[in-house]
Amino acid sequence: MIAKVIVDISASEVDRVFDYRAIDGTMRGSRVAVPFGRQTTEGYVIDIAETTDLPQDKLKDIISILDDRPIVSEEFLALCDYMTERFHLRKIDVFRLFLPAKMRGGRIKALQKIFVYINPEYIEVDPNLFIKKSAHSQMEVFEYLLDAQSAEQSYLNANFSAAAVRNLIARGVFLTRMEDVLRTPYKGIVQKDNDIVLTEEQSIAVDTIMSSEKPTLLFGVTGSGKTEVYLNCIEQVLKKGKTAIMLVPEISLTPQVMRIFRSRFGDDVALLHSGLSDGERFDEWRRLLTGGARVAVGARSAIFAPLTNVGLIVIDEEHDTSYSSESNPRYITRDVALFRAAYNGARLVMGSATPSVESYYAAQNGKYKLVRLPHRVNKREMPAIQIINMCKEVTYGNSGMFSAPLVNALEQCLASGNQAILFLNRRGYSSYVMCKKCGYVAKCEDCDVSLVYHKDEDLLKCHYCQRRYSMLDLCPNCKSPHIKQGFMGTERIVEHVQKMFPSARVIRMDNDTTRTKDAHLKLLGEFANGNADILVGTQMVAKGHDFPNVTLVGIMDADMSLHFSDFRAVERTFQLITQVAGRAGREKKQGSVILQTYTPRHYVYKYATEYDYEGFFDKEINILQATGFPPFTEILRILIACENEAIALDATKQAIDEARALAAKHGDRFVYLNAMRAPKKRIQTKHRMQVLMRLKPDSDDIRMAVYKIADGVTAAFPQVTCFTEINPNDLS
DNA sequence: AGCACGCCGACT
DNA sequence: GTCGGCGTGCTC
Repeated sequence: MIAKVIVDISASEVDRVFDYRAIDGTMRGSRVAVPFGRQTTEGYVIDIAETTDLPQDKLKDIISILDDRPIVSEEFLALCDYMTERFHLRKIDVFRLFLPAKMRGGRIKALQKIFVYINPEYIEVDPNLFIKKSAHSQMEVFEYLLDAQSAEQSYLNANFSAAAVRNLIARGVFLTRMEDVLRTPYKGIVQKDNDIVLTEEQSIAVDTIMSSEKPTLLFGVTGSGKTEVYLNCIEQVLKKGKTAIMLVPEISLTPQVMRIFRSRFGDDVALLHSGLSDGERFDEWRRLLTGGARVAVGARSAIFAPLTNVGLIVIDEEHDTSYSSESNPRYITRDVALFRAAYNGARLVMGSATPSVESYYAAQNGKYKLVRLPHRVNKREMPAIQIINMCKEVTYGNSGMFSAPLVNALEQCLASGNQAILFLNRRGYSSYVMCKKCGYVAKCEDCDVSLVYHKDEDLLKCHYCQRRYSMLDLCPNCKSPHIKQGFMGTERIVEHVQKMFPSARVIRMDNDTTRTKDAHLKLLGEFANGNADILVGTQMVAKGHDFPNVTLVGIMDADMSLHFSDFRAVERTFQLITQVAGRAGREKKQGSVILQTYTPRHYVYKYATEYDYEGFFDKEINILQATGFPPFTEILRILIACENEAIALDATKQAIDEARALAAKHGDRFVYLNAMRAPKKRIQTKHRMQVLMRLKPDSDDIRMAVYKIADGVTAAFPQVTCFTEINPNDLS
């Protein structure tokens, strides 16, 4: 028998089938060790065949099978085919998504511990016959074990006399055996039965989701109890003996969320998130694989939970950008979810208070079933949003960052003992350093992006390659000393707040203060506990926690996300405002929101202040249609990067020439086609070029042809990295 | 990706 | 003379 194997080497040259002689027990989906060139590699058996075209002298034997069962299910073999075709990925990169990273190369295994138990021959016998009267320690541990039946040896050693344990084992009174131990996080949280009665709206939502053949879009305002709907659906699915996957944005995987799931589903839930140790991750994964847990809760990658018989997939906060991966194997989580739901005949529900325009459009067209939760459970109104025109505002001090209404509101908020959140869009001290005289902007020599000034280290840093530069005293271009830092950053906001309100306790939360693993949860936790009055932060303050004492939210620079060169910028801004606003006045207290902007008449603010999603959607969808952006087109990008600029240009030339030929054949379905430098012209010394296309919907054939073009570039120019993206979130 | 084979510069 | 630079070619 011949095994068709994909070897575990991520390079396009070897991402193809290699034939090996199967050994006993080789199956589709087995993970195997195979000889490859002069080395030994891991690989995945994707098929078993009778014959091979390969001459016998080249055919080698599989060395061994690595797990006690095929690790890739039939569903995942099919999913691999789907993903490689849909997203133009290497098979091996897709397989790597399917199992915990540290499992490859045998770097992580089941944790085994020594368990001690009493030799049955000694159980019915009077212990005084084999334990001397003087050996109190031995008797103590013997009696303990008589009661406990078995225990970890390390536990006995720690709590009793290790010498006594050793002696009893040596004499055969105690026996030992090795057992797998699960490294399960949050073990302390126990399951309790909290039967929450659903509102009528909620139970209608549950019924609709569970009976809909189509995916459901659950459009529920902030605080409408979407989570309770999900929990109920999952319970129903479990009762039918099926399994469930629930995806949430990584940032909202807070201890509270995890506690909710643990307390509802106990050991039946496996939690997958970035905070787990490799061991915990592996064990949680294995519990899903072996049926020890039937509910997988986690961020994007949890869509690959090794469950069979999936009955429900939930994508919470479906508009969140973290669902499309923007590096390495680029895939769209929703598409994977659709595949798995179809394969398993499972229900799929996507929930949001601010659905992506794309999803809402699909719901309008009947592709998705739409369910609404228009009312908040606590019946509270959403906070009023006040728009401040910063152009007209008298600014305070020389900062120009705080409008008078915001300062007044802060003052009042602090005086009444409440908390405030100041929200802004970026990280670092200022986004760039500019010469006021000649307009020179400091850029990274390797990456051609603006450098960011970090005040604490007095350094300029490149956020793309970590390269550091010393701060400029004089403009290198015109020798002027008038160097100005650009936009405000969290640090400067904090500085000014401290100046204005010296007694206020301020927490700063951005990428710099949350570098370490749980830092952001810690900071949020401190704020929630009332250990600070003002929280200053970027996007990450918008999600996750509930802060009952927050009555004021200040959006410092609402425009920032509006002016990104991204067709979804306006949509993002709407979502952001709605989300941050939802942080104000969560419980008993009414909240208010102050939004500072230099473009107060932009339509997004009109709809956002009225919490009018539908109005916003109608406006936005018309614009997208008129301008030819998704969902009315599919954006396709080929990105070409190479150290050698000339080669990058040649490769791009080949790509655009072939794309033009393709467009000539299918002109009616090409809305746009052009080649250019990528917005970030260089990253880590590589010159970056791109071919951008916009295709009419249902152009799968053209997409495939474009993928072929990219393959051609890879083959013809081995020095270049070339990859493709569908509807990229971030064109950079 | 590795790891070899293979053809040109400065060292004992 | 040879040690070693990294260019291209292959791996079932």
